[in-house]
Amino acid sequence: MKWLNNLCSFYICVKYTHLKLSQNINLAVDGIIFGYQDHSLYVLLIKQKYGSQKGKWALPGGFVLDDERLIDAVKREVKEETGVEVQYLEQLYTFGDDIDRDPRFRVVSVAYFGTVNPKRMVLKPTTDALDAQWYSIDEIPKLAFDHAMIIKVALDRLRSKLNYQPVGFNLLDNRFPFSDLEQLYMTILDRDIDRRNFRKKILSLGFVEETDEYHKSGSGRPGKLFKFNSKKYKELEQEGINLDIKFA
Amino acid sequence: MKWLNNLCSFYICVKYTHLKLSQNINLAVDGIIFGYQDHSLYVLLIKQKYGSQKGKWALPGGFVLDDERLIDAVKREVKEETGVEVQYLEQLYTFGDDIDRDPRFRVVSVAYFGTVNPKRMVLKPTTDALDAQWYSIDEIPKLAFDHAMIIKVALDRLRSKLNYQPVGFNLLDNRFPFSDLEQLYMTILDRDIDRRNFRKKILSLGFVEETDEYHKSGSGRPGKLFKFNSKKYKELEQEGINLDIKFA
DNA sequence: ACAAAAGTGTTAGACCTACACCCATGG
DNA sequence: CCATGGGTGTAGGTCTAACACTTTTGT
Repeated sequence: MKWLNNLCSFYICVKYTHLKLSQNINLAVDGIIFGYQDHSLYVLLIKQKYGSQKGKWALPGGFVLDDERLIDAVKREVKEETGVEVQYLEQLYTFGDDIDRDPRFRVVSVAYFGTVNPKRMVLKPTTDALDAQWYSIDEIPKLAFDHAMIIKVALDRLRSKLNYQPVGFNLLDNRFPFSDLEQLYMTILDRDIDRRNFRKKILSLGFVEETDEYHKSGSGRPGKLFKFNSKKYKELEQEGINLDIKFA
Repeated sequence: MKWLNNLCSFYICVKYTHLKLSQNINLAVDGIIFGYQDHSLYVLLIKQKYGSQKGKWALPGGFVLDDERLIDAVKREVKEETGVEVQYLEQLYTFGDDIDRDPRFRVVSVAYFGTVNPKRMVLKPTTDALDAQWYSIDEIPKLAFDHAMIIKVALDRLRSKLNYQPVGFNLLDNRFPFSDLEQLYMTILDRDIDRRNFRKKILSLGFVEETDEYHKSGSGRPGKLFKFNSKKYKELEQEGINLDIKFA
C-alpha cells in the first residue's frame, strides 16, 4: 500500500492517465422512506429476490451510476423497485464499515431518508418483480444486512428533527384536520401531547394555517382543515424553530 | 444501463462471481480538522503539490483502502499528510455530486470533521513532502475543488452543535480558565456572550468543574482553572442539552 | 494608583405547563 | 340523547435576559 501513501501524486497520476484506481469498493444508496397514515408511521421495504439474503426484506436501494447524482440514484431506485415517487429526501449517513462481510466486494452505501404523503404511498407494479410493501415501524420484519440499524438511525433523526424544524409537509395530505398533525407528532415521538399547548405552539410559529374548509369526520364534531404555509415552512426549515440558547 | 435496472439480481451476480462491478466511482475521505488557540478557530490545510490544482490549498484526505473503515482512513490520511493525530472525528456529509468535473474519474468523498486540542496542533514533518498549515477560519485561502464549501458546512455543523451538545473537550487544554471557554464559544458563534449568564448556564449543566489550581495570567486577577467532567460530558453528549420542546 | 481580567446577584418579563369544560355532529 | 372528536383560556411557576460594580493581581 506504499504507493497509496501520497494521495496527491497518486490522484494526479490517475487523473491524467485515466487509469481506474484499483480500489475495490462499490458505491450504493439506500432509501429510508417514511409514510404516515391512520396514526401509524410506515417504512417502505422490498423483498430480496435472490442471494444469501433471499426472501428477507430490505430497504430499497442500489448502485449509483457513474454520471448520476446520489440523490437521483435514490429516487431512481425507489421508483424502480416500488413505484413510489419521493419528493423530499435528505442525506442521512454513509454506512461503509462492514468490511468483514465480503472483503472482495465491499459496498459503501449512502443512506437518504425521505417522506411521502398518503397520496404518494400507492405501490405500483414495476417491471422488477420484487415484492414491495409498507411496514408499520412497530412491525418491521427481520431485515437483510444492517438495514434494521439504518432504520433506527433514520427514526432517531426524524424524531430529533421535530425539535428544530417544522415537520409534516411531506407526510400529511394537502389539507388536514389539526388532529392529524397532533397524531403525527405523537406517533413519531411515541408519547402523549397536550392538545391545547401543542395547538398554541404550532399556530404561533405560523407554518400551519386555517382554511375555510371542514373535515367530514365519521363521528364527532367536524374540524376545520388546515394547510401548511410553505413560504413560512421553508423559512423555519432554514432558521430552525428551537432557538432557545440565546446567549448574549 | 438496462442491465443495472434490477439491483438485486445484479448485486448477487457480482457477489457470487466476484466480478468487479464496472462502476467508475472512487471513494475518498476528507478531514476538516478544527483547532482553537488564542481566540481564533483554525482549520488544518495541506498544499497540493501536483496537478491542475497544484499550489492550491486543500483539506487533508485521500482514498479509502479496501479493508479500512472510513474513519480510520481519515485518521491515517491526516496523520500522513500533516503529522496531526486526531482523537475526535464525526461524519459530516458525503459529497459526490460534482459529476461534471471529470466523468471518467468521479470521486465521491465522505467528509469527517474533527477537533484537536492545542497540544496536538503541532505539525510534524512527514515523509510526504506536502506543506501543511493551520489557517484561521477568517483567513482561508482559495481552496482546491469544493473544499471551501465543505468547510462552510463543517462550520455550520460545529455552530449548531453548540446548541445541543457540550463542546470544548477536544478543543481546549486539560485545564483552562473559564474565559477560554467563553472565548471559544464567542469565536465559534461569532457573537458576544454575557459572561455572567454564560457561566451560570454552563456550570449548572455540570460538565465543567472547578479545580483548585489558578491560572497565572500575564495581567489582571488570576482565574481558577476548570476541567471537563468527562463522565457528565459524555452523558450530555448523548442526551442533548437543549431539551426545550417538552410537549406533553 | 491604575490597568487588566475575574468574580458575582437580582429583578422583570417571557415562556411553559398543567389543567377541564363546552360544542357540533352523526347515529 | 349519547358517543365521538373539536375547540378553547388562565394562573402559577420556571427560566431567561438584562444589567454594573467589586476583587485580585502585575506594573
